[in-house]
Amino acid sequence: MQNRDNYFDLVYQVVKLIPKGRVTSYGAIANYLGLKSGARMVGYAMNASHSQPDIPAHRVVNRNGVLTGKHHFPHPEFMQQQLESEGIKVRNDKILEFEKIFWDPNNLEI
DNA sequence: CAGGTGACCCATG
DNA sequence: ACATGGGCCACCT
Repeated sequence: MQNRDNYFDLVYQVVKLIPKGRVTSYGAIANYLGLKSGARMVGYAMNASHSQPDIPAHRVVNRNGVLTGKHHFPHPEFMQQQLESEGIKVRNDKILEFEKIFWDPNNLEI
């Protein structure tokens, strides 16, 4: 299942599994899926997520907890607004308590 | 066909 | 602690 067409869906499935009020990173998804392509392809897949509904892309941030992809949303503030709507605090385009609300797909203890 | 780009990450100076 | 460079690979021009 190394079809690129499939890995897009795989990323979508993982992103859909992100619990509300939690966030994850591109690298974590790449690691969970075993994508040697690295985290970059995960971000690339997210870029195509506009075609798929129910993709909480706002719950996916980089390893720094920074909203790197906020510019790709309908509005730059949309991503932060969605995060705050779920109880996630964002300050200066960075998620507060990032380690606390971080959700690792490979370590589902919740 | 070749070069450039990218919602990233890691190692090194 | 900050700055820089390299690596990774799919997609676009």
